[in-house]
Amino acid sequence: MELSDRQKQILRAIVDIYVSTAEPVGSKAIAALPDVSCSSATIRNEMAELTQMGLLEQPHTSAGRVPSPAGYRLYIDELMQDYRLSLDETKSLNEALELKSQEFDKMMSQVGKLVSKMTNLPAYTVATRRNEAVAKHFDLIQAGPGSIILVLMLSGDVVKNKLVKLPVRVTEADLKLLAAVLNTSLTDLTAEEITGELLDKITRSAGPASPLAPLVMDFTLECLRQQHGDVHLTGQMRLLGQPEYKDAAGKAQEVFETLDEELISNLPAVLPKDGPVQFLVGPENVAKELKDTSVVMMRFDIGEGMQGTIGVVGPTRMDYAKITAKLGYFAENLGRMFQKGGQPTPPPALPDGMKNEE
Amino acid sequence: MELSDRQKQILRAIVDIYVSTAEPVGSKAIAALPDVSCSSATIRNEMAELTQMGLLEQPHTSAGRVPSPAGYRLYIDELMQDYRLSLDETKSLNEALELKSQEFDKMMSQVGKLVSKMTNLPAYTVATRRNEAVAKHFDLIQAGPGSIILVLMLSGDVVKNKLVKLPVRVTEADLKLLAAVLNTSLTDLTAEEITGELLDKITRSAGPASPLAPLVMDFTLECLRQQHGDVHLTGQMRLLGQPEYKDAAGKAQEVFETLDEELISNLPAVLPKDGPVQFLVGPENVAKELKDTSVVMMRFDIGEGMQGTIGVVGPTRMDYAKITAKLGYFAENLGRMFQKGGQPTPPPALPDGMKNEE
DNA sequence: TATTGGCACTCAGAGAGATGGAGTGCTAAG
DNA sequence: CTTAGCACTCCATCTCTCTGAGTGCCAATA
Repeated sequence: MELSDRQKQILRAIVDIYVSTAEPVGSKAIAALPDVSCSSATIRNEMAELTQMGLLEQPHTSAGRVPSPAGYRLYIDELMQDYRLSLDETKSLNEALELKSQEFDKMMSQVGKLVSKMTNLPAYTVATRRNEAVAKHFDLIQAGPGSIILVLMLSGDVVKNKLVKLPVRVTEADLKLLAAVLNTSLTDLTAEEITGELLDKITRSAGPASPLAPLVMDFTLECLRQQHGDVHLTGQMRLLGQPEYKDAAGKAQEVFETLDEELISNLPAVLPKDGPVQFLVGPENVAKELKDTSVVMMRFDIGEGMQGTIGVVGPTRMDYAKITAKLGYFAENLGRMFQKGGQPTPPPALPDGMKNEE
Repeated sequence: MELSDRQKQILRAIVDIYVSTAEPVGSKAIAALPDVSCSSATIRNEMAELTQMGLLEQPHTSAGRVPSPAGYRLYIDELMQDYRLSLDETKSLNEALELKSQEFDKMMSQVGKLVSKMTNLPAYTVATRRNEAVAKHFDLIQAGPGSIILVLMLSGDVVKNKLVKLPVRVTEADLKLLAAVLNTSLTDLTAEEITGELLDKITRSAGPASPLAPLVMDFTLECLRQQHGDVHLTGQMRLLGQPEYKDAAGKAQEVFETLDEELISNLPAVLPKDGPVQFLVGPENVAKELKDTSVVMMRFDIGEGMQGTIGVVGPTRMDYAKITAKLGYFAENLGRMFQKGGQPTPPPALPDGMKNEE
């Protein structure tokens, strides 16, 4: 069953209005729109039909209409008009994008904070591998008597480190030897290619520092097997700003908790399946606690076999168009950002008249 | 003006009851307590007096009494009885304490999550330096053409890393040279001791990789100047479980936001000034939005010139005794945890029959 | 046949009393 | 100094009513 143009127009208008007011939309409000040329009675007829089709809902008999999940879905897939960011908006997005250069993980969490702030909704970020991870470089640093810091660089410019305490004394030279062995025999291997025999071999040739070897390998395997980095969820409290949670702290808490759990335990669900952007509308969500909650997910590029995902979480009644536009802007520019190694666009001033050659 | 023993007993009882019920406490409820041997009328007289002293408050004429901030303060300073953790509680605390070994920062944030979970309240953690920071080790790793990873180890076993992208080509050997120069001339120096001349000297002797030097030094200075690590705040939503926020999402959001801001902008305020534990009761708080919010802060030990702080945030009506007990337990055991380099108490099973020598 | 104005009907939400009960302060007796 | 008794206060809850926004339907219209 196809929708008439007018029905589409009405559905779109209802979503648009409801999204910004959070109040059921009446026929009069639609009729009053400048580009609608029929009377409220006609609208009422059309609305009745749309309701029958399951695209609209009525909170109660004498209330206006509210989009149903199916209505939102149709809106997103077919009716949504590209939201054009205003000059002010791009300006503040640009300002926000001046990430302070930092460690990879911190950048990711900062991106989340940023997105959350700019959309005024909770947001999360995850980094995922696009292909099998391999170790790129090992480093062992003496941190104190019996304590060693292992620095591990993986493909995708991810750096992990771990403090290892050992009751065995090792010298700088021992560590250097072990590091060299690791760097020659353990780099550029995927998790599967790292076998027990290999470990044996390394342990044998590692000299006095060999007790370290199994610890290092364990950690390495653990890191290699991680398909994605931590999920950084921030700005949960912004959900409370939404009218649907005005006086339902209990419900909000439930949503928060489910969100937290879902994000860590059900990671694949928070990654867009296909295409750069994906929408999860209300009941399409995994957990039933999130049935009134929607998620907009967008991919962005981080160099070297890594891929980032930004997600924005909000009530099903959320401004999909605007949020998509903002996320799109982020996605476009974050890639560039990460490529540049997180250096702010205007290079930082250097002390004492040093010049930063470009 | 001194309180009589009975007055102390009454005040203590009121705090204890109010803390667990969140309802104003009436004279009858006190009189009904097993270890109270006078009638409700007597209690009423005493309560009137305590109210006049400013230790109790009355929400309205015909309501029971509620402790005033001053009342809480007195309770905390003099009346609070040590809460003894039950066997069940210590058991679950012990289970929780099995931190997965990880990077320092992640451990800190995990500790926060843990405390938040065990107290069912928002919690934060910060690591602070006890003395001037110095760099301990520099490492430069080629990550790709024109991109280098700088790994910096500071005193206190803190490891920082940064991805640097440079339009200048440098070889492995160049990096090794620069790293060597940095390691000889820049380690064990405090931020003040790193001068412009030193930078000049390093740049001159650094060979082809010298353009990197100012970037490295900038980053180093930045790290050295950080008196404390990031503040990890988690479990904000748990505040919503408290009856005071049952239907006041707006207020909760305000508290959240202020909390967030306060924690990052007003760091000294979140660190205990003296003694291992400190309480910030309601109006003693910095921001007026937090006037109904209290904080319990506790120090704990992390080796090597670093010191951790755990804070628990809750409504002024919170179970100070219980929370102090739990925090105390954490503080005691976390020190041990960190000393051991974050290795779980039962050493992890090693693959292929490898033995972990103790 | 599609659209429109008109009209009766519905129902959530706000406001106004009315009611009950928990708790107080005070007084007078023990 | 303590206690029982009593009048009083005031919040919380409930019910009731009223209002107005919005609908659905019908008959008139183009």
